[in-house]
Amino acid sequence: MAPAYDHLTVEAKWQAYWEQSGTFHVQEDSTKPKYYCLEMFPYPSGRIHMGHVRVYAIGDVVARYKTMRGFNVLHPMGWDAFGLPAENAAIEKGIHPSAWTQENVAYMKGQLQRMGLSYDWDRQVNTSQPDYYRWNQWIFLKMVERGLAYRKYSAVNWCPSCETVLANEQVLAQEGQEGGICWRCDSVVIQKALEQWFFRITDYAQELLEGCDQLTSWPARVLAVQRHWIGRSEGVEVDFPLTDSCLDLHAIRIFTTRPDTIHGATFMSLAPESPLVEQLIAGRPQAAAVREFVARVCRLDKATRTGADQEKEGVFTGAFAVNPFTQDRIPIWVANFVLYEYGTGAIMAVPAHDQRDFEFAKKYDLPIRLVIQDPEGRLLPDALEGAYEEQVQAGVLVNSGKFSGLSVADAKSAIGEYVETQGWGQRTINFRLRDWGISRQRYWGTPIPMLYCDHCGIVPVPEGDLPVVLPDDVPFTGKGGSPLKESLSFSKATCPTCGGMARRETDTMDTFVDSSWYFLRYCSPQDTAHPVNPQAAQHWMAVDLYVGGIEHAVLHLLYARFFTKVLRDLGLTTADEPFIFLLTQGMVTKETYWCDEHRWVLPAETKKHDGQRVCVHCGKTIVTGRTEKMSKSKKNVASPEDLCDRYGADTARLFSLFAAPPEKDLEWSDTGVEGCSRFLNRVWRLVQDLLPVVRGEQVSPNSKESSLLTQLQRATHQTIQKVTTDLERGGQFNTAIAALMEFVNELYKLWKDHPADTLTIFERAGWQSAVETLLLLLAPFAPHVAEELWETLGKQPSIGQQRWPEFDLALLATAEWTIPLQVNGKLRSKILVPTGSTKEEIIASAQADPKLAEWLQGKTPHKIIYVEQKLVNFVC
RNA sequence: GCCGGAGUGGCGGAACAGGCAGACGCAAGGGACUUAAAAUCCCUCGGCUCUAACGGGCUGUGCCGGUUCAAGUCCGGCCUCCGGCACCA
Repeated sequence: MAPAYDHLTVEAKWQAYWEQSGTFHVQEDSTKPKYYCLEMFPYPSGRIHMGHVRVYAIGDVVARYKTMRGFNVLHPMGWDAFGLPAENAAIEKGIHPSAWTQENVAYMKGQLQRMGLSYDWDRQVNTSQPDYYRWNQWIFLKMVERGLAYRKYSAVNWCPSCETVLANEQVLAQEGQEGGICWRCDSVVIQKALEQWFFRITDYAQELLEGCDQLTSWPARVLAVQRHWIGRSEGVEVDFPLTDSCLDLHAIRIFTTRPDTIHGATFMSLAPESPLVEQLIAGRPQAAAVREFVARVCRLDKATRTGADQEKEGVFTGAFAVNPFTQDRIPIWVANFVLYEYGTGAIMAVPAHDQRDFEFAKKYDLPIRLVIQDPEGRLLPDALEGAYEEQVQAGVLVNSGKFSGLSVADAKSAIGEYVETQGWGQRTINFRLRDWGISRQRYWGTPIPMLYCDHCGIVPVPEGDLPVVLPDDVPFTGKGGSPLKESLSFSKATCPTCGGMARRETDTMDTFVDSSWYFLRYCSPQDTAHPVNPQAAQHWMAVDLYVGGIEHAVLHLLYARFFTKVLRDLGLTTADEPFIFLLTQGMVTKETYWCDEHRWVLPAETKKHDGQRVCVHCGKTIVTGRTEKMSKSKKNVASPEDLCDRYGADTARLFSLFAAPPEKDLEWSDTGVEGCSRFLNRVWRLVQDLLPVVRGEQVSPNSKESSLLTQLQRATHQTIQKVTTDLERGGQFNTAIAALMEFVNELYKLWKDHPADTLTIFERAGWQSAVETLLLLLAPFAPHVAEELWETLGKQPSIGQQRWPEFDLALLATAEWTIPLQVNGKLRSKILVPTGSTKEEIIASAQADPKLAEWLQGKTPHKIIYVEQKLVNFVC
């Protein structure tokens, strides 16, 4: 009696085997082509969820497949271990963030091992360990040396009660009030200028933008978002002289992408934050009103402040400038929609050709001057209902002095050039991309390795003193402020330059820094001289496949690109781009159950009543059918652990790959999981049942059915072809698995139609090859079952070390071709012709087909379309 | 508003590069085995329609039009849904 499939025993057995044999341990092997397969490392939040199962299953299939294809595969895993939840746990439960994190890492590592993932755990990195974050500090110092890290004042959302900086997401909107409140304490959030550390990512803006063109294997939408985020604009900076100088200020410089409209500039607007405002209004009667306005606008949190639905508002400064092109005296305003950080923080306002300026001009009754006329000349300056800005391609300049009559495109370059020759300014390029502020007033992050000395100013920690280690004597009160400030042992230091007293920087780095280069660390995780060993990077970089969530489309993926270029310029890697193929997988969703009384409920809290699903608590009708991202609050989570207990990791992996293509959302279905479990059981039984035949124990007498062998071979090689091309084509795992299912169905059919005792020895060779091939093809998807059955066949482990089967085109050929016959493009009949029939033979057989003849009765085809081996179409 | 993406059975989804629409799986229905259940195996399964039956016919991939011998696929114009960005001068 063949043993039943017991997933718990089988999976434990092979996981232990892989670990003991070091199956997934990898070293640089220059005799093979390399393949670097990477999935985004997790934050150790406590336990893994279905989203993790899905990403890691995808990566694991590819890593195992590439190994079987003979590649030297790097497939590492680690922990993005710094971050706020650890600190919150410390505040709420009194556990030290380090202990909390380590516990989670240990637990989650066990969970990942239960998934049977082929990681080289010897390369594990943990960003919260000094041997990792010291390199964050090292890179930071190098960036300081190169001017890529610097300190500046910047406006932040600040909660005065918690004494902390808040991210935009932590500022909550409040009914009936402008501005937001703190998510934790409900205090009104204010804007505060803080001195913080920045990375000069803008130095790489152009290269990051151009690099997008090289990333041909990234999803279009990720590239679109990145390009937009970088946001390159070509334009002109122009000085508008003041009519009377204010203090040392003689002119205001603006940036515009529409120099062609400059004759239509009838006023100017400054950003409220601009220091020029104070210079302009000093001593003027308008000063008080302007200051009041500026204060009101600057109080708003960032999100409200820059929201597009914010009404346009402003105030007149009392000062005037001169439009250098028209010599008109134009008023200078302060406007809430002008951004201080973009361009020069000042704009020329052209109400006729910019919708924002138009609304502003209407509201404050400022002049509107038409300088672009549409091709038909229909625009009347006094009757404009909105700015004429859309049809820039076709417009022609009017009221623009010697530039009148030019097209918009010609005027742009002519006026830009004129500005330069007159010395009024120059053509320039602006990016939306801002420098990356990395200071965080947190404990659980990388300490910024800088010192403040009363004598010497800002002094870097000498490289030899790294790492600057996080101290343990820090109280977690949740009161706010930077926790490191409370540690005396930490903040007191000696100045390396003068030997005097110095104060340590108590801010830590944004955790995005940690994840910006971890993929390089995996190349040489033990290296003690550099963040990454250049030879190791030379061997492994770039990452061939990177799998992760679309939510990282900008920040992480842009920062990682930036860091790769910085580390390249430091001579540590030669890679320009970190990730060649990017696969962004969709969310895992599940159906929800909503009761108006009890909100989200579990399926078990509902019952069927008169054909309606109702709540067991209150009897109200349950709203079903809505699928949402799995979350505890919506009570629609499925637990990977339960799944491994009930069905096994192989089934969990298989379902998460089969139910949807990787980039789409995956709707979890318990019955769908059962379907995958059934499939693995079918494979199990098939191998067990065929075992005597495959081993040759059961010798059957003489059957001449050699067509059976052909059939088996064809099915086998078709499946190899399908699975291989699906995997090569960027991971169509769902259809690859479907092909395996079809293959198993086919094998069962052949098996039932041809019971064992009729098989010849010759045919057995076919069965053996078919069964072995099935297991080899299944191995990347369901590795435990594949290993076990491979052993059952009497083979040596590990199946993952075997060569991937090759398909033979000759064996794919069928004895006959089925040729569909069409009349006027409609399918009317099908004929069977011998393989290799010529066009003439096929058409002749077609014309002999009685069904076709009926359709052609009384008609003479005036054209016969023949598509080789595909179809024949008779056109009448 | 701008930028992406998607609309195919009851459902998740197939269809390489214009060539047999609906692979594979789920659900549903019917049957076999069984004392029974589970498990397993077999059959049916887009809609309308003709036939006693075998087997046919028409129609069908969001909508309208076009190209083509042939369109889920290509082109033009819409509609709907989802996601992202959102005053960047």
